[in-house]
Amino acid sequence: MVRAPCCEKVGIKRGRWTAEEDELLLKYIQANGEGSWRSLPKNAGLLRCGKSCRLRWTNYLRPNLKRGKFTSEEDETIFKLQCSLGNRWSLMASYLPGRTDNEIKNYWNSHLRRRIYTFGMKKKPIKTAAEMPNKTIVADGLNCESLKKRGRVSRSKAKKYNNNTTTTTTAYISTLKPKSQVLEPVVELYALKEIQLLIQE
DNA sequence: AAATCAGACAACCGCCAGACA
DNA sequence: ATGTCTGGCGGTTGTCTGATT
Repeated sequence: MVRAPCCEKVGIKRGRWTAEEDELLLKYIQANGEGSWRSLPKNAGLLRCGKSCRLRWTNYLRPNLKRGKFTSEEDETIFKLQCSLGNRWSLMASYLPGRTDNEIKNYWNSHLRRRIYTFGMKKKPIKTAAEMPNKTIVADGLNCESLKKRGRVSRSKAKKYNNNTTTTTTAYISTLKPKSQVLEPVVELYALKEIQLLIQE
């Protein structure tokens, strides 16, 4: 079965949203409410795909969204949720009021995963420069010189590493000071939800 | 000063599941 | 029971900005 595309690709504007487009979308939803994303662009006078409108609304225009830097408590919550839930961003977002799944996902990929990654690197036995013929320090099969350069984890290496971060994430969390017990009830609540779903099935 | 590169984040894509006709 | 539509999700890519060489 061939799926129909969510919208016609021709004549559809892509890329960054302008303030005018935001205003059109905002006004339309305020007047008509959410939903019917497929027909919304036409009705709102937008040359956008319905999916694009929904994403823009849920991630940036929706009221009560918390913008700005993540707090250390949010960091800790994300670490722990990632450890227990994996990459279930939307579920994680439900535990972080005002944050969207996209925001959490981006934050994890660009900030937190890197922190764990460098933590993991520190835990590995590192050969000294003298032991290496080309004076390149190697740990975990990766070339540290590239990291030392500006501390970046390349997308491909990070992706490779991300496949096996749970153990390192757990180890990293254990180093965090127990400044809050915020997550225990959260994890318990999640476990309870899972059990309830199993019972319903 | 220009070129290059990494960081940050916005947006898109494909897939899936549920609702509905 | 089956096909189609729609919304939602996670992975990935695009793009802008600032730092570094």
